[in-house]
Amino acid sequence: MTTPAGRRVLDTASELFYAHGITAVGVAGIAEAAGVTKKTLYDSFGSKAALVTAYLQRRHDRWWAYLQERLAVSPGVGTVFDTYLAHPDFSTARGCAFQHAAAELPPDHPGFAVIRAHKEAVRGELERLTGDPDRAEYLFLLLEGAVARRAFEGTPDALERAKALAGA
Amino acid sequence: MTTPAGRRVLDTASELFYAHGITAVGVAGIAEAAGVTKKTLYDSFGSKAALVTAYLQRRHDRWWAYLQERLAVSPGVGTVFDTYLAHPDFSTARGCAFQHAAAELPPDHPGFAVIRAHKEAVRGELERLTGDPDRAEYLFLLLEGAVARRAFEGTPDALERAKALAGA
DNA sequence: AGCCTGCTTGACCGATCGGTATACAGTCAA
DNA sequence: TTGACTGTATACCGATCGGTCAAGCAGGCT
Repeated sequence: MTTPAGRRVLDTASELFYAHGITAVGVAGIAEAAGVTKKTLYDSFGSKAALVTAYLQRRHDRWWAYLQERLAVSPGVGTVFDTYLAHPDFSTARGCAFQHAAAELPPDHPGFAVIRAHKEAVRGELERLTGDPDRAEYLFLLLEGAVARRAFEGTPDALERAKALAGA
Repeated sequence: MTTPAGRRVLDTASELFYAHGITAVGVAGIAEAAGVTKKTLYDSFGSKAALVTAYLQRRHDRWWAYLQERLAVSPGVGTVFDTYLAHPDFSTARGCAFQHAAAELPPDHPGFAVIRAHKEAVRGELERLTGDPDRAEYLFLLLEGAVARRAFEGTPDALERAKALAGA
């Protein structure tokens, strides 16, 4: 999975999964777009489910690292909202990859645990930042709502507005 | 589409689409589960995209009618939150069908317009109830967030909490 | 009668699904 | 030099995808 070809597969799969959905994207298409054989894909990941899980896990890891980076510079709830807008590594124009994945994957899919862990991590971070579980819950709902809007709205306005509300 | 067989198709498709996702459910499976031939399905709806659109449209129509019914009895923002919990006609245990559909469908899918219209209708209703666009926006984000949580959480607690927050 | 509609059975289309198999070439370390 | 590792190409597996087609049968309409 750490071989060059494996990395290319994961990069390509990540783009395609996010852009078109997980079920709609086939392994053959991923392999072809990555310039790799299906054999190599299966040597690296073993199954589509494992590839999907790796996609979600890495997406969380990268986003989380970026969040911590930004929080170190300017700690505060607003930074969490901003990070959803500013992540340079991948587009968020279609909304939250984890919300989308939760819509597609059955609850027993190995990737579903990654989704739950990601959301709980974000909520936990808000709790850590505010020191108030109730307020964290409130901010989390606001954040989820704003991110959900991005899925059917073209503009990130909702996130800006949510951030403003979070300040109040 | 108003024939008995057509209705059975739409009923069955609605259950399957909501339970397993749109892309993951095939027309052959729908037809079989409805006790109907693929021919009949295509005579009634013409294409899978049209069937998906009909599914979303009817889901909106029914939910909307139910919401208006309940608002007539007890007008207020809290009723909108409750209606997400109480709709008897279909399960909401997996979260919002429209959020899920938005995750799966390409933006140019005919069903996508139904999604946008539904969400805008809900937001508009909140605006009508509050008479305050900013507060409506805030409540809508809270509602979307709470409903999104249902997709990866087993319990409807988030909706209860969101309703409590909406009162404050 | 005759015809139209609603629905059936069942076969068929090309394409794609996730996944496996065989065979071969290059690179690197022991 | 001999492997093990990483990768290629290609063909294959059974199943399913969305969609179409030919033929036939029931019941209600005029």
